Amino acid sequence: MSSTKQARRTLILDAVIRLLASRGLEGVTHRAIDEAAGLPQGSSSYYFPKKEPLLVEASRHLAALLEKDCDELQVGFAEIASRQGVDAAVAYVAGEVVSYADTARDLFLARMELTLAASRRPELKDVGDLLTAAARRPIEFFLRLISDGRADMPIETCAGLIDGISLMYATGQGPKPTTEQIATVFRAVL
Amino acid sequence: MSSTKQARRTLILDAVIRLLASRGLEGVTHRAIDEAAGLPQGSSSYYFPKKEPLLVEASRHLAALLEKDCDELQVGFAEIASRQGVDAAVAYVAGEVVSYADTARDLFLARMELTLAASRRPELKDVGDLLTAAARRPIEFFLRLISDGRADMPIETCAGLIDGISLMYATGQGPKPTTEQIATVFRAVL
DNA sequence: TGATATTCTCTACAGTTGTAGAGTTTTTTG
DNA sequence: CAAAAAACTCTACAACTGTAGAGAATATCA
Repeated sequence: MSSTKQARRTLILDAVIRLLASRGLEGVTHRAIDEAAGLPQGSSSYYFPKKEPLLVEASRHLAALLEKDCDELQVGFAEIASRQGVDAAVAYVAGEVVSYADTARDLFLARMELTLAASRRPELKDVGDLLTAAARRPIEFFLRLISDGRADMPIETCAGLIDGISLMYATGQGPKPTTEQIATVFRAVL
Repeated sequence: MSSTKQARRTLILDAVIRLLASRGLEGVTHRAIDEAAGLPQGSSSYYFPKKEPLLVEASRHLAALLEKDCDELQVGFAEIASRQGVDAAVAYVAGEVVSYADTARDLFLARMELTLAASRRPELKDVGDLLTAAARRPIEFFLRLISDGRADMPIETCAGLIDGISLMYATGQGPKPTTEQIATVFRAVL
């Protein structure tokens, strides 16, 4: 596949994610995608003729973006740890994890939309699992940092907590999550 | 308004909630509602000619159902408290709150759909707030029970935790919430 | 370069949607 | 019981959807 072709596919999948966040699943139409991506009408229909595979690819793309952010988080941790010490680095990770629904609002809301859609459509089940796994990675990383090698980390509880307060914040139904808020809970469950 | 008219409106709004849970916002169409409600084609169009007011009314109806369940929860608490003591009654409330996404799956998922929709559509903002308030009532009640009159209850944290793990469970992305799981966190934040 | 293959854009179409209102049935009223 | 009103059901229609494929533009290659 040529690089320009790949670039256009990425433009389209990015547009799908923006649309999922701004207009929900019902706002994701081929014509809306073309407009949001700044491409001629028919482009998204050409690259993704059927809608279901388009949503599958968009989910994979979103999962890859989440994984990438997690990789960068871990690199950032290593850099800060070497320069300012482990405590500062742990605080950095905590801050990033807690504010992710803010700094990556579209990715977070698109994941919520796709997770809900995946629970209804069997053909999206697999990519739904993929999204959850990708979203839990940074939380698992953070838990590993502060758990001193414990094996029974309550990842479900911590991930649920962060998803829940993030969702309420992202939908305007709750205050911005803080590290202090999370720290209490994380310390308690470890 | 006659009682049969009110009964049909309720049939329709109940059908909307079921459709929101089973097919999402995009699955809520006038024709689908008529079928789900077991009414002749055109019924939902007659009672709710425009879709936006229909969603507003469905949100109000859902909020009322949540409030009703909360009332019953409080009645149940009082009954158990008088018969088996306060500890048993508190345990009962904890169990009900934690398993609500299971026992009232449709109500929970419909609220998630509507909360997401409300964050995108200004005309749904108010009913979105209404839904959040109704959903938080039982949690606030439970917190009051176990907080010994403290004023600074972390309702946001606890509500976020329950919404988050409930959402992951309801979408098949996490295990069933347990009272033990929640108890640790609640004790910690109080 | 000229021909051929590829890549893309545009148009068309059947199905579905929200919505309006015509037509029918039921209820109320005199 | 007849007539008027109300309640309801059905049909129609413009707008929008997913999708297919015709047509144009671009790239590849002899």
